[in-house]
Amino acid sequence: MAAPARPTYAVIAKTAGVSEATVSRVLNGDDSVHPERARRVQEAVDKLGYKKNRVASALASGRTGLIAVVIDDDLSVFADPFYGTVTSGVSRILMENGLQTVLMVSPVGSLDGSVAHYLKSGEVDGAIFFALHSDILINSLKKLGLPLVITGTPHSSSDVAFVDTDNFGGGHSATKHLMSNGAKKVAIITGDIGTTAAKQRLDGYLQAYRESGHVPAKGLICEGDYSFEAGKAHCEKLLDAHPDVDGIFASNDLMALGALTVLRDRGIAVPEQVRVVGFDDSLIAQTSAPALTTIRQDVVALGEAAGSLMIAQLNGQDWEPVILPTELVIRASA
Amino acid sequence: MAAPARPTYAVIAKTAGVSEATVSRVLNGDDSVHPERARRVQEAVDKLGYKKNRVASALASGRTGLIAVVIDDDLSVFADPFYGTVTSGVSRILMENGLQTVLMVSPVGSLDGSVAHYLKSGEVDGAIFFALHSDILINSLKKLGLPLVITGTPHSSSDVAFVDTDNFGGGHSATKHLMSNGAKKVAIITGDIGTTAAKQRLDGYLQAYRESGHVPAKGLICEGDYSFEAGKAHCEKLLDAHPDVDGIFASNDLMALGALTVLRDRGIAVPEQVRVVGFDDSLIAQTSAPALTTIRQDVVALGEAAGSLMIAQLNGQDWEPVILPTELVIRASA
DNA sequence: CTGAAAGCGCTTACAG
DNA sequence: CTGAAAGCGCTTACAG
Repeated sequence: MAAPARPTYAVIAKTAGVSEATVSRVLNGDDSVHPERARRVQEAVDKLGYKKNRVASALASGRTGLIAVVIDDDLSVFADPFYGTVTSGVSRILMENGLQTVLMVSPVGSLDGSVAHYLKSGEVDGAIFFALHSDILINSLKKLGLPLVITGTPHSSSDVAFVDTDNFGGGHSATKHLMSNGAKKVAIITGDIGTTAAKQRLDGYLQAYRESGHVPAKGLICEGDYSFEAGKAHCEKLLDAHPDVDGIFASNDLMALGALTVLRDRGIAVPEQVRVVGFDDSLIAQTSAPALTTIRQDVVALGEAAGSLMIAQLNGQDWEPVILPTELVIRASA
Repeated sequence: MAAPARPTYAVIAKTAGVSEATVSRVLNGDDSVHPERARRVQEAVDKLGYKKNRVASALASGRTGLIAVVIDDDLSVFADPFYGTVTSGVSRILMENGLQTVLMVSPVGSLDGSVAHYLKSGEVDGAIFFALHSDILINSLKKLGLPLVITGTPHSSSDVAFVDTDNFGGGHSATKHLMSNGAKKVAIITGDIGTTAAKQRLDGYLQAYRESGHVPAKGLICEGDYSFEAGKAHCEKLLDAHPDVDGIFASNDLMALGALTVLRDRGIAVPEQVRVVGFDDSLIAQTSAPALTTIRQDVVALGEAAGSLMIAQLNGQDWEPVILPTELVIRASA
């Protein structure tokens, strides 16, 4: 309905004076075609403004040109700009490679939910996962040979392609920064400890402590869940139980903001009395008062890396997991 | 490569003892098929776990089952969770209707950019636009008969389907709230005035002034651009030029936060001396100090409405533009 | 209400 | 290096 009659192979073949098979070869980069004939085909393509019909191509070749981006959660995840940003990075790389991004936001749940069925039914050439809560679907898809990329470190140690931020390094440098600025008693408010990222940030914190020759006092490790409320609640508890806390590493900016709110309410000076470091370098890190010292992760780059890993797999190239570095961004809070 | 051999019409037809045409009819809801035979087909489908091959279906029918979500901007827009949230609303509705969402994030620019070509080449059944900077592409696609939905009010008054928040009403109630709480001198920091939303919010502000029997003093209307920095800069200027300002309506929460930052730095009490209202009810409205009174817009519902308008058009049903109500959310700042 | 048949626009062994 | 031909799995007039 939409398009005015588009040219087909038949037309290109006729105007170039070759067979449709030859047109197909030229358009798919088969270099066995004689250069002169290839040139003629290319001319016809340019002249007629030909664009290949993806659907027909997909049916004949068995490749759909579609890559699913699966966010294993519900709509609410988009309250965090993280996912949208990663997705746009993925999308850009895929588009540059002639692939389309199909977005699916839905708890993946079991092995036979609708998303699982969809992915197994051959309607996409590959799938990129965010916020994956479990590896069972992954393992099942892996067996089918579907190219996969996970954003974040997988739970189990299968040989699935993944991209992640250096959470350990980030946690380490956040904690070290607090200590080297004089903080003696540094607490951590972790993210959802069911996620590998939260665990790795915690490990970085522990490593920094180890290097300092000290051990975090009991109660300095608070299990949060990445929410603003958790940041507030744990900061309250922390101040009650350990009035001499002088450093807080929150595993994301939102929880750091929660902590800042409590500190301000109690009239505790930041950074003079308590230093605070967040993680993400999201918008709120720049707009909070005081502005938040934080660990920047390059979210767009994360998406692009995921896209590139997918392309590599589709092309049968070798690939390795990608771990992106973090950067300490020093502002006013520590 | 991915899927193990899936059943086709041929298999369903054989096990049901009917022709492939009949299978097709049943699966496409053509109710001219005899109930008994339809039942047999359905049984075969269930038993074999048949799922229609979308690609083959698309090639034969000319309908791709794909809807483009086009965000006329670059990746940076995802710093604002607005787009991700709208997109997920759209995606959910489309998926419920057996359609897939193809995400394209790219400045649309001219009539023959790559996005324009893509949309014109019949690879999608429809397109939903966000953050559209101009209507020229729209008009050109409209002529091709491609079903379109715009999120936001179109610039020109073509008969394109659109969904939008009641920006006028929101601006009106924000301003009225400030006034009814005693503010006499209410300023507005507008959004990017090139967008229809910013203009409408301003109109609401002006209307509230009109109803109060007063006129906003010169300089109370500040042209911002939705950024944190604009909020800060305009608040500074405002306080310098009009020390007696006692109300500020910022056209989004981010600018309101900028204003709050300046007010705090100057030791001006909010809401005692200056009342502040934002727009969006985004995360930062809840986490700012003081918490921000703001105009909530239902972003997920906006996306769902856009999806529904698309479905209506594809089904040849009548549709009307959708304007979603806003809600005043009263917190501490006003 | 139903089926045989042509067709959607590509891709890909196969034979040369 | 190249073309004729079969085929991908559906849909849809058409004739009955």
